[in-house]
Amino acid sequence: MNWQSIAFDWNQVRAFLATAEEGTLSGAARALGQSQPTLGRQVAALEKALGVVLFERVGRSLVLTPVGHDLLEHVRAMGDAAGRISLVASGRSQGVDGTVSITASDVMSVYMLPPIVAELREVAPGIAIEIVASNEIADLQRREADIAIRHMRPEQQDLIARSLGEGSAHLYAATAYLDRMGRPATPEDIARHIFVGFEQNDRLIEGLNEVGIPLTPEIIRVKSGNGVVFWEMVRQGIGIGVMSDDVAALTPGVERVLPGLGPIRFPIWLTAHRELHTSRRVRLVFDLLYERLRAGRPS
Amino acid sequence: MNWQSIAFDWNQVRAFLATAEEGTLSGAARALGQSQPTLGRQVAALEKALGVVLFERVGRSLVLTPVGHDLLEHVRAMGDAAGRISLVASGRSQGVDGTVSITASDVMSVYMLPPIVAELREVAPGIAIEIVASNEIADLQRREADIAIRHMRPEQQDLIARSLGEGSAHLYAATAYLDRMGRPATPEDIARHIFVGFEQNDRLIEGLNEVGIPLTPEIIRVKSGNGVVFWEMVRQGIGIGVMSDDVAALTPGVERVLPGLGPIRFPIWLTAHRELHTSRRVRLVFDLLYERLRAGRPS
DNA sequence: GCCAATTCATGCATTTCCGTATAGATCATC
DNA sequence: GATGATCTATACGGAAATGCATGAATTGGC
Repeated sequence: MNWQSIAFDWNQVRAFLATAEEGTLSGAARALGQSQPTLGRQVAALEKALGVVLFERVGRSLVLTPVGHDLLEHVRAMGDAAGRISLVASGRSQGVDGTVSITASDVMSVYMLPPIVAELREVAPGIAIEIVASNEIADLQRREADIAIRHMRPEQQDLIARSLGEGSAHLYAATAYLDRMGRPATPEDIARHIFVGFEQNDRLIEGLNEVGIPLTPEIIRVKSGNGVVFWEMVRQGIGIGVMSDDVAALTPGVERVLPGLGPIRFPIWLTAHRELHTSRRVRLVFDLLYERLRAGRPS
Repeated sequence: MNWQSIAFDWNQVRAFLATAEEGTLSGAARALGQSQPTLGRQVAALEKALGVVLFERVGRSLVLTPVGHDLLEHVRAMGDAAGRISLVASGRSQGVDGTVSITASDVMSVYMLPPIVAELREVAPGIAIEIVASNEIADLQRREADIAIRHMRPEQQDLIARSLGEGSAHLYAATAYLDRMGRPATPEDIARHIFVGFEQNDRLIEGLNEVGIPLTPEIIRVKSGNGVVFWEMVRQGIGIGVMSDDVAALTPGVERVLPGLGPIRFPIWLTAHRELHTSRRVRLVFDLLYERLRAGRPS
């Protein structure tokens, strides 16, 4: 290992990373919980230490130089590694052992959570995870779960809620079904198709009406209260159904119906007890869920 | 970006990295050019900040805990990223522009240097590279090249020489040749095979004799002073030849003859002027050559 | 079993770095 | 064009980290 080459101040790299990501020294200072003069000095010192100019001081804001842009890639890698260090250390830290229960819809439990749980198992082997897969909204107050993933903002004031942005859904059907029954070209064509329903998707039907699909609950001939069963019926070509794009993207053999139709948007919220939020164990799971479910989603 | 999670002291991570790699705090201090108490305090502070125990203090040395071992992987990634930052910054730094000439054997110039030169072009676009591919030993004193890759330690005292460890060579032949002529099972079988010679490989013949192959210069019927021509003849099945394992590994269609036979070892040295070693431009190329040619090689 | 060589831990003086306060500069808005 | 908001750069006092010197403990060799 060439120790001489990495003998510069690594904290100055973090200062550069935050400044480049946030756009301003002041913003970086707010993000890192430091002062603006400190960040400015650290970035200047890094420029001096590396012998390159990272930012062009134009007006009141900073613009990355080409060199700064090329360096940013590796600086991000350094920051990512720092994040993993923090994550693994948190998971192995003393006193996090115990059980964390997560409640989510059956669909999300089946299609979205497993890889996150796998990562959690690696990061924090001492934490046991219980998944409560249910479409009933569990009562966090009564400790039916520690963390809930819901599609509405909780009303109770003593719950901590953090928005995961908005999910999007479209109409989907199996390619085999569409090959057989024809692909609807206009919203009106939908009426002569078979719809697979999900018991609690009144709100989704409202959403469909909003985006211009004249759908009534009566048109649904096949339905299930279990979202996985519902989706399996769609996948096997029984009819058209509404599904979140995230899950649909994971399912081969299905395609969008009326792709031009605007998406049905729904909020996603991560919820936990306020007091539990001070538990390092729950905090760790909460933060990881936030990071992984937020990925690639507008916040 | 979750700035809170990377708000710990990154320099303490470097202290941990150096300590884990070097094995002792004192060694890490020597490597980083800091004092042993500083390193000790930084590692202790990192343990406190992350809430994990990294080292078990047993006797006078430190042993990684399981947590420390798992973290080391990500810490290394952070260090690698830091190294790349340093490398790219050095390459783009002011005042490195100019030409650096490297002399090496034709074989090494053709088979080993191109990818390194490609990386150098990316890292330091301002540096022009000249490769002097020759099996004559260039005279660095007379500025025939800035950096030389040689297979012997230079005698002159005013040259900076750095060992790249030992290379290894074996007998190789094209698979097609061996299919046709049969695979020798003992060193004695060699005598009835066709040998392709390299003009300046008297030392290699000595090496072959040392490892038990009764070879005399007379047995060589086909030879060339150009190493690339020599190797191409071997590759096309004309006969058996001696080649460095590094180059042979890059050549499909050739295989080792008498695989059990111990390797022929030869030293590899990187050489530059002492005064040129203070030039940042030459220094950069020298260090990159060292790192890349040393990779996977015993130092 | 003793001695020499290393290694890690601790006190103390000094240097360096950080945060607060403030000035200077720039952009948006009316 | 004036004003307010926001950003960067600089001065200064205080806090924190660093290096040196030293002590305690362990290992290896004779």
